Amino acid sequence: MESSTTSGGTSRREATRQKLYEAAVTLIAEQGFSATTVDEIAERAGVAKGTVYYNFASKSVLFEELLRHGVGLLTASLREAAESTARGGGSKVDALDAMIRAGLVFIDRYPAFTQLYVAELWRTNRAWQSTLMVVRQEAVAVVEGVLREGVAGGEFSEEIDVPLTAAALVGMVLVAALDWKSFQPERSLDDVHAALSRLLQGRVSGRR
Amino acid sequence: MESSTTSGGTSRREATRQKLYEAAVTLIAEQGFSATTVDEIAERAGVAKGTVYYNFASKSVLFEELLRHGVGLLTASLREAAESTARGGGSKVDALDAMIRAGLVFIDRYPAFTQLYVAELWRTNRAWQSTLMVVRQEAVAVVEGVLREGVAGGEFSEEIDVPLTAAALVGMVLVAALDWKSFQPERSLDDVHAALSRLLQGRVSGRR
DNA sequence: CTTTTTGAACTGACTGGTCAGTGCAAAAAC
DNA sequence: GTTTTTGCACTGACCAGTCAGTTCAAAAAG
Repeated sequence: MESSTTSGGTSRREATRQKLYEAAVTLIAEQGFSATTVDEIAERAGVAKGTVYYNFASKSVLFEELLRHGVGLLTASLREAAESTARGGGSKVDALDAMIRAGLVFIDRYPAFTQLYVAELWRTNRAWQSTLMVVRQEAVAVVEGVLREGVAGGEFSEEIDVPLTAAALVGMVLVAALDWKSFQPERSLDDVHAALSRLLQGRVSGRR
Repeated sequence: MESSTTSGGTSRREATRQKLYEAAVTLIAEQGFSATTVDEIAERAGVAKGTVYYNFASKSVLFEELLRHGVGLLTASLREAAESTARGGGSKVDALDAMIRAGLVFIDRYPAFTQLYVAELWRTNRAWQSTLMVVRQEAVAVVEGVLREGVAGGEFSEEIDVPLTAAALVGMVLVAALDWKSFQPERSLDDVHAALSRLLQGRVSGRR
């Protein structure tokens, strides 16, 4: 009998892994990797501890695969946003704006993953450091790409520092969104998006 | 023997506490709170384990006081930056710019503390949650204050969302600076500051 | 004499990881 | 069509190691 569950995951095994991801992501976001026990993850996922080790080689491996899984979703979403404005013949600012929205949508849907990711990104000497770097670069590269195209097309100043500006834009969205979810969760996404758009387009200090 | 070190600390006890702060901040930044052992902290600080517990009630308390200590330095620095431009009769954009620089200087000097702070800020259900919130608000309030004054004085649009814009600005500096220290540490502070200034003043998408 | 530090031994709770065994649905055998 | 076998997915008690925190006598510092 084929399990009639939702997303792509077919086998029973895949469903279990998904449950483990979901359990792990919230617990680790709240408490951090080291403070989260495998027993907790298993309990929250509703499986036995042995099942965790049947599906993942170790606690670290579970975490690494979770990172890959999550950032994969984000990267795909950013690319989609950038491309859809390109198809419509929009400017690069429009593309950036669409990516800001995509970032907000992602954080809105997966706040725990975002928390966890930010908390680990700048650590050093950790086992999954290289994984983290790879996935980070995949995501930031999308933003950098749009900036470079904008410079090439004359839309952006040639003086801008592409990697640094990309990092700053990502940071702007990241921190604003985390603050939104943490401290003003009642606000709408459109609202937050509008505020960030304004900042992006320099309409903060501009008079009219 | 009086240690001829820098900051205010007078008594012998204070010097020991300072050593413990310094040891703890780097270790926790690298590994996280839970993964860092008290034995490690004592060893790195060059004191006996008993000394840690003579000076701090617990590992958590040591960490909380470390947080207060660190953010206190940052807040003072931000306030100083904002006030010094105000004395010179500068605009509010100048004040923001000076605060961006102050933030960069702080992160340049205490990168480990910044890492650790970011890693903990959006967590939930942790013992030091309230401490974290208090010190966060102290720092962000300085930025918000400048934005409000700018709106009141007609320099900034009345449409801006003060808390959210403040968070976004902080995020911009934070992430750009952490990326700088992590991935391009050879760049100069002035360089990074210039790139962020440009972004702040909307001279990215602006043609000229 | 008082304050602070030392250092090593100890405890008790907790944790990552293991492994022999269970359940069960589909395939194979008859 | 009934019985037997297979092997994947899962279970949960168990183990060996780790760590925060305690204790305390004695030494160093002032």
